[in-house]
Amino acid sequence: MLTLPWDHIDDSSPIAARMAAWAAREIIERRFEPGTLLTEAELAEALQASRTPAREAMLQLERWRLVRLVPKKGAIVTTVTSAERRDLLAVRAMFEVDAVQSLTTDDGLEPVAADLRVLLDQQKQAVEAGDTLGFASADYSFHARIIRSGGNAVIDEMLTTMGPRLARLTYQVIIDRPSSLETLFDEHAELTDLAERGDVEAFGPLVRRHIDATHFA
Amino acid sequence: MLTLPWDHIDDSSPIAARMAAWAAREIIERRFEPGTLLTEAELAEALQASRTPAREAMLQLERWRLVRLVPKKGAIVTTVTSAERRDLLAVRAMFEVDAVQSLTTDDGLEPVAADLRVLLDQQKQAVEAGDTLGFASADYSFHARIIRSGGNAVIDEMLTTMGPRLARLTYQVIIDRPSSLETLFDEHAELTDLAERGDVEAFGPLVRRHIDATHFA
DNA sequence: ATGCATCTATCAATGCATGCATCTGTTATC
DNA sequence: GATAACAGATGCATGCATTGATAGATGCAT
Repeated sequence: MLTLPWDHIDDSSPIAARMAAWAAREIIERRFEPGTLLTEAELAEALQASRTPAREAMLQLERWRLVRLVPKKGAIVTTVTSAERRDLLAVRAMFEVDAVQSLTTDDGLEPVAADLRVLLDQQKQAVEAGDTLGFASADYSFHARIIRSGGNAVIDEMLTTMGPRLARLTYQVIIDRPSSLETLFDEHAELTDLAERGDVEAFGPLVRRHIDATHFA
Repeated sequence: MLTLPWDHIDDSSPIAARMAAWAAREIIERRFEPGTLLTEAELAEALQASRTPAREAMLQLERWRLVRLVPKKGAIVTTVTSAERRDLLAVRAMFEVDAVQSLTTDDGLEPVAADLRVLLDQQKQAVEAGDTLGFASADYSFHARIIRSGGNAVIDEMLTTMGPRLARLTYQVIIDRPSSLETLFDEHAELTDLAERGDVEAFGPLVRRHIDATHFA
């Protein structure tokens, strides 16, 4: 369903991938605060491994823009700036609008709508369980499902690398302003309804309104 | 000017970065053919270094989608499929159109036009010198300059990681059908003229026509 | 004697080399 | 045709070299 990169990682995965996944979650859930200097050695020790896979994990984290790699110094946990938030969401919106527009009458929104409904339910459950990261993850999958319907593999790839940043952003929005959770959920429901009705025209405007309403209120 | 990733790499750069740059050019200029199994050991030997930085370079190459990393097996040089070509160019067009549209009357196209003129001259020189990779590189910078004018940092990042793939695509188009070089150049000139006249409206359609004309003729 | 700039020694972190374990595909053997 | 040994590749651990930052010492001017 196009989930976050670490959703496929388990105990049998290469240690480097596990390290990246672990560190990513630590950063998103703010156990590593922005500005912190993260070293290969501590990452290695945290998962009882050596520096070699830790270094590989660092490269992943930089690719996800969760850290900034400073040569010969270390990895500094990045900050989610307002500019990044704006640019990131603008790209997501662009992808979504493009995907929906490319959905001509021949395929339609029906199969998408079904998946959105499932993901909407996941969001509901995450909210009830108080699982903020779970919600952020489902939120990502929700938007990713829309974008994926466009059938552009390159966009899929780019979205995947944007995934952790988007999840972090959503997580932060919820932590900073818990009331936005309701708005977020309601608008997702509205988008799902729209998809079920197959109203392609109204999708673009609603997507943009959704972003304005929830992230720049 | 937003060049290809390896244009900043020199002899003082980390060996891992030099390896990635070297291998990328080898692949683009088809000295490593698609389907070839590329091993860490040969990459290391080629630049007289060890496997550790070679492994790091492999991760870069995979990020650029020049190779596909198969766990416990090796790196296989990818093929530029027609689907990839379509998707890649669709994304580039989307970015370009978005950038030009976000250019409201307040800033305008003038500063962009000046840079485009310079890059157009670079392309001309590359053609005369018979430097195909040089042309592909200038072609990338040309389109990148348009996209960069949109001022979206996330798009810039994504474009940068797309850079090597785009360069490879352009290189291949020229090798396969040298006549397209003229068309490519002419259309770039037309785009530059348009930018100098500040005609934002006509940009979108021309960008799309440019792609159709040169890449799907 | 004190304040300040500079220089140096030290340390922590990366960058890289090397060696071993493990896994996968292949070939030889029955 | 199944199976077992083998070879070649990655995955990871470990050790050394190199570099950038910092704290302390040193010298000079005030």
